[in-house]
Amino acid sequence: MPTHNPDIAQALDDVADLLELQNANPFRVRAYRNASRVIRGLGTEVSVMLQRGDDLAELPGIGDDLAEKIATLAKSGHLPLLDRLRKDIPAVATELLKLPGLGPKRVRVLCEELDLHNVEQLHRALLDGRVRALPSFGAASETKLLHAVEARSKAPARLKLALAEGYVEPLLDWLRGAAGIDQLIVAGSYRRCRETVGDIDILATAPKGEPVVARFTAYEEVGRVMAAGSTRATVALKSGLQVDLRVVLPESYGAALHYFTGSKAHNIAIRRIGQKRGLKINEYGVFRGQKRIAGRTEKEVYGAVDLPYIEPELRENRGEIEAAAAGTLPHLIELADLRGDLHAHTNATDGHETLAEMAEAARALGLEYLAITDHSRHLAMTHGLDPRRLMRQGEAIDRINAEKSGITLLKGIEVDILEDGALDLPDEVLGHLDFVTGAVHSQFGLSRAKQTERILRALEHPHFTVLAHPTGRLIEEREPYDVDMPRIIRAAKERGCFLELNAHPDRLDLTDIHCRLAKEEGVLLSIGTDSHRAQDLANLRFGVAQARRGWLEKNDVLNTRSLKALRPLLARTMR
DNA sequence: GCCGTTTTCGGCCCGACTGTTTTCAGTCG
Repeated sequence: MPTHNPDIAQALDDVADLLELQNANPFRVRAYRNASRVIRGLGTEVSVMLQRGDDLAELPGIGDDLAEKIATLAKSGHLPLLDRLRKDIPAVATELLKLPGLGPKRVRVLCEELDLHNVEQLHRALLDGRVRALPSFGAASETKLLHAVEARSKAPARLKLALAEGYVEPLLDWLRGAAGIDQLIVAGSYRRCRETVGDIDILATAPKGEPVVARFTAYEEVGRVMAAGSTRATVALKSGLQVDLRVVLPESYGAALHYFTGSKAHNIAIRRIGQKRGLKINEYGVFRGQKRIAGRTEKEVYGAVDLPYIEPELRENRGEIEAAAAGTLPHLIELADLRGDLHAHTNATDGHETLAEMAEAARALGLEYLAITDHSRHLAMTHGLDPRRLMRQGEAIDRINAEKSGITLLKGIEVDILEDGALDLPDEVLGHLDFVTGAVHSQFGLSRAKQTERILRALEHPHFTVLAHPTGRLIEEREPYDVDMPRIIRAAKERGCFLELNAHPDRLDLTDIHCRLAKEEGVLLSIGTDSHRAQDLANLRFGVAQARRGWLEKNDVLNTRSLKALRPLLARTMR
């Protein structure tokens, strides 16, 4: 059975960890990490690429050796090198590597000197004072490690972007009170709008760093100061969220923002380009010898290596640098491009507001249209609609539309895709709607083959328009169900259907990678909020952020169309 | 392990902070 890309990427990462513990050449370690990132970012399964005869060694950073290892992994799920490393290196070493403050060198010292087999044994050794006696360890290391070991089980997972906002805004307000502070911005994965963030990176400009660092560490939500120097500091908030602060002079703002926004892989690639041109790029600027030639803005930094500005959401070293050099960067979609929302619920099922209230909220946001897509009867726990209630809802929509209040409601349904791929309402009922979005809400555990067939059959239905939350995942809570997404994307293209990019911050389903694949295949995406309350309509911005990470432009998104242009697109499948 | 407009060998991004091995290695981002 072929192995899927995330598993291949994980195996490569495991090799990198273990090689690191063996004190291998750091550049060899990097090659494995880089390969892992590249495989994770592929839209196509490696097994499919192999079947059609693609040469993996043409992928960036992957040479003949890694190509062969990746092919072995794809075909067999195993890698002899990995098996060998696992035999030679105790499993506890990999676990210790994850503790903050421990790198490969000190993990080796611990394992060899203390004969550790699990983290509990380290805990006891710390309490007995045996660790502080080891070379390269001392009293301070003991304290930090004790904290790390005891906190490891309750360490917060990565935080969803929307939740991170709640911590960031008050902290920024507090920092604005620091003496001499000028610019203040959040960089890192937060600025790149990744769906989750591991920590928060804040950049400030000021003539002197010390007062800003002092203000930062004095914030009332700070639980622990992990490091504090004259220009940077790291704290853990009481919630466990880690926050890094960096302070630079105003003339370095652009260089520092670029450096601090990442991703690391993007930065390394940019610096290498600079290096080839005899430039040194660091967080203070772009330098030729001692002379600073750029750095006040990010645009200057890119300009120094003859590239146009690259939007933060693209900075993952997944081809954006090559596209920038070739002048083919996408013109990314913006929130203002959206004209409507094609996924919303009302209190007829599990929403909280009436039709009229949802219509008014959408109008207030400046939307031209809103599709009402309540659940169908199979989803009994939501009081899903049967044909009679759906028809009554349609009449109510007609009455609201007749008022011509500036918003048009579309008659839709989020119809359940049943286990065999049939839809939960009769054809003649679906045929009376403006729009049918279908979704899987049950039997998440079907095999990949069955789940894929189920959805493909639903797409074949003559009234099917949009596949809602295509993988069913809940970020950090529920894995996506196992489906062959490239196949579904191709089927949507053949059938004239659309896929949803569900904008709910718990879902963001599709992923950036699948968005990009859909774009390449020519399938339009519908950014839908799946609103269950009026306030959820504002989640459109999270969908747009994800769309931008997926390289989507205005024309790649269905609901950037005016109502007039939208209707024929929806009608195309309503035959 | 990868890669090539100085190179098929010899490089590989760059700097801050910490603790401890009193001059810098380890770790992190």
